[in-house]
Amino acid sequence: VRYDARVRPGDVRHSAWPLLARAHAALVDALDTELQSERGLPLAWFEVLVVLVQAPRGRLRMNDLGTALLLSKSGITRLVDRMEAAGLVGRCPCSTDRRVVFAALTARGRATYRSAAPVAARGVERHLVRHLTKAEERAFCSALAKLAAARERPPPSA
Amino acid sequence: VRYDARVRPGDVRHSAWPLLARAHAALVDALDTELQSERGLPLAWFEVLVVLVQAPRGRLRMNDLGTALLLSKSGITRLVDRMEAAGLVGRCPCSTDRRVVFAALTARGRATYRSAAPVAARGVERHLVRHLTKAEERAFCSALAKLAAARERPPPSA
DNA sequence: GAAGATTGAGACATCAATCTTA
DNA sequence: TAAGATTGATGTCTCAATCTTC
Repeated sequence: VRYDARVRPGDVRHSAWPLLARAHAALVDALDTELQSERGLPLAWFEVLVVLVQAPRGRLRMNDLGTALLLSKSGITRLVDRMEAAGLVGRCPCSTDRRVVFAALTARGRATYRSAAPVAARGVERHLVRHLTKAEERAFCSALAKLAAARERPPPSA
Repeated sequence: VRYDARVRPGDVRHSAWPLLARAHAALVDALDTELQSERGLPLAWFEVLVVLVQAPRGRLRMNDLGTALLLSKSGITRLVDRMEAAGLVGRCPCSTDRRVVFAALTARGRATYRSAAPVAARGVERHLVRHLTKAEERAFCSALAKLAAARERPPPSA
């Protein structure tokens, strides 16, 4: 992802894609390393905690959790398996639809979130926000939002 | 990676990180899907071809190739294994340092690159460039470059 | 039949250890 | 001893198939 040297003479535009890949990798690497070393928490686990903390009763259907985290159904099943084994989340049946399983924060999960959140916030500040001016940040977020939204297509009438 | 609802009342800044994650995922997904379906080529393979095409004699040391692609040593070994089995690259010994192995483009690798490059360029245009104005694009690339560079450790003059 | 969740099999990445050469 | 590359063991993701419930 480093063919940013010269894609073609006079084609500066397409350097955006390799840059995006490198910037993303740099952020993931930095955040995961800091969360792991300071709290023993993988970034993926932290992201689950963040989503659940913000959900209505600290719980979410497996399916919705997977969607929020950009994971497949089996992917979220296994991630919750591991976090359940670690005592950070639990599984609860749904009273109105017995096909549904909720992933729910445990007390320990909440405590872990509170402990890790400042580390993550500091990392975002250090490795992302700090490098941009206010104006850059606005433009940056605006551009990212467009790209992220572009893929959220109306699924073909399904 | 979707805790962009509200990280905290009055903290809009940190929405940049989840947006970056989603935008990156959207791009990777779109490019990989198009390259796979139209050329039967995984995005990771295409990236190897891009790097090699731009390298001096169409070849690069395994180590440098891995660095360019943000892969570990074992990661690049195995990726080249698969591409070698598919006939897209070959391995050549280095005449001056017998520890070194070069990964080199084959004729078929070059042909595959020429066939896939327009598909990739079109994808970048469609899924990235098209969504941004010139001004946005400049700001976007400038911001990304700063973030990507921030993690680039001082390469020990090697 | 379709939706939600899980399971089994396979693909691909990493770490640590190993082998060869400098 | 260190550098370059590979191998073995292991972890996590995906797809396809399955089970249960709507």
